[in-house]
Amino acid sequence: MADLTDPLAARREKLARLRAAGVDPYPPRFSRSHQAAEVLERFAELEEDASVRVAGRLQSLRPMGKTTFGHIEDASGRVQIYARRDQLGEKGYRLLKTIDLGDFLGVRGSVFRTRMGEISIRVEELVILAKSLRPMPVVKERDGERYDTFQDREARYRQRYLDLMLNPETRETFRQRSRTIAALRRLLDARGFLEVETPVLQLVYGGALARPFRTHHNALGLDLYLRIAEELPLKKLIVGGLERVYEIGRVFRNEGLDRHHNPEFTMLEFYWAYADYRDAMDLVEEMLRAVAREVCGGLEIAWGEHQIDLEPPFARRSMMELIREATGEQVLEQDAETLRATCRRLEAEMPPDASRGKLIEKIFDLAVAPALVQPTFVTDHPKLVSPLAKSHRDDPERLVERFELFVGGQELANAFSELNDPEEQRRRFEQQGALRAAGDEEAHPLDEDYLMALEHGMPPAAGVGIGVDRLVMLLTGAEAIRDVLLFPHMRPRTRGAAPAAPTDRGEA
RNA sequence: GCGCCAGUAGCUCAAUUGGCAGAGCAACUGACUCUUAAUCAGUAGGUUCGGGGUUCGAUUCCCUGCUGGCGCACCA
Repeated sequence: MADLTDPLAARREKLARLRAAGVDPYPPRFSRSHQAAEVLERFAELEEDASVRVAGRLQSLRPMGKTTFGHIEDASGRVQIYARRDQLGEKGYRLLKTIDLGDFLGVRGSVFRTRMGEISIRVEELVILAKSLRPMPVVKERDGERYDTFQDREARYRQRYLDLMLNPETRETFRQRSRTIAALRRLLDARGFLEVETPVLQLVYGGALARPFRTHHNALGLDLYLRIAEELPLKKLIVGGLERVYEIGRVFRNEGLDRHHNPEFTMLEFYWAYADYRDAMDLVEEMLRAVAREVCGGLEIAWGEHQIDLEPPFARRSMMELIREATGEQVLEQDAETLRATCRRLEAEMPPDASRGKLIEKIFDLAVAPALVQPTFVTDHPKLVSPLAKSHRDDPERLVERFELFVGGQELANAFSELNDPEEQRRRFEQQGALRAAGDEEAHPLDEDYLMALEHGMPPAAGVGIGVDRLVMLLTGAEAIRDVLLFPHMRPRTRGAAPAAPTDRGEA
């Protein structure tokens, strides 16, 4: 005899009882006439009407002898069910004894309002649609107040399905994420951009300054990299004449993880022939406006204690000017030693091989970026850290035509007038090679295949990359990237030496 | 990778100076035909994260490992 105080054993025993009674605990389908929310919304026309058929997960159960109340929940919401023995019959009512919280049920019955005023379904037929064998955490609710909520962060990330079934705000966050991406796609489509897909597995990675993941192709006996950006293949499409292309895809960077970083994340990149980085700023402003309207219903967004205003136009400030205002330093004129000293003053010890460009970026990150709460385009970066950007029309020796959009102290977008001079591109790659030789593991590798494409001629073009996860964080007020990723990267769970399946509540 | 903090029943959390490991919810049994954190009576449930040490005695003190959270560093 199974120990019935063990919830797992108790549920398996009920499952066996159902099967013994000839009930299929996992029937193939159930046809619904209404969603839960519809029953509530259309109560006036449904009341005491024929029958509605609703299905969902059982979220609460209150048996009271010959009467039982409960709530079933579907994607639209939850509705109360009311079962009576005299209505269901002896046999039908006994089925309730084999039901647990978390089971999927289908009910048929009439809609009415209880004495306490809650719109409910008087159950005339009850069907088990899927027996649940593990107890889910129980969240109770009264007068809108929720008790014993499921808040353990680790469990929420590792078992997102529990988070989704128990926390409505989690469901809302991911709906907002989906709406954000849909809105971006709609806007680009409307502007004549073509959505494309480019390879994730690459022989030479590129398009950003970052360390890659490595993988291996067995049949070809070939080591490959997972892409760190979408950039280079997309620009080959510009060479090919597609003129306006974009990709929303996963990129992979082999770096540490924290509140703002996951090893794989979603990047939107678009490339726009015959436009420059200033045109791109206009379009990015419009994209943020469209997305904020769609997802937040307005252009004012709460961000911690601040209100962020996404009404265009955004501030456009040169990086060097911002650094000068914050530190008094004319960094563009200074040598590496002076820059390193400034870093030290800002409490960052930089590696001895760090280039001037990296040092300037660091100074910016420490002294300027955190204060950029309202949307700000930071423009005109040092050439050394921007190997794919076109030299600046006003200062071609030292600067490039580039912007990064900062909102809430975070970088949301990175863009430039694309470098389309193949000879200069080769020299920039070679310069990166020198940085790499000096120990910079993030320096951009030389890509002959890309250079060949450029030699065929690429029209002037603007290119933009937007960190979709961070955009969603901004729009949803999430403070960690994990809160906007359905399945954030987690260390594997191990028990002792042997790798084990993820632990689950109720596991012996 | 470094620093700080945490890990006790399925869940949320207690446990005095180092002295019998507890409560609520969930589970199980019973009562209850308009309840809603249903209520009432009862039952069961523990490798106190793993390993080692100190001690007559360790949830508690020490060492070590694992996992997580937060911060720093790197990156977007």
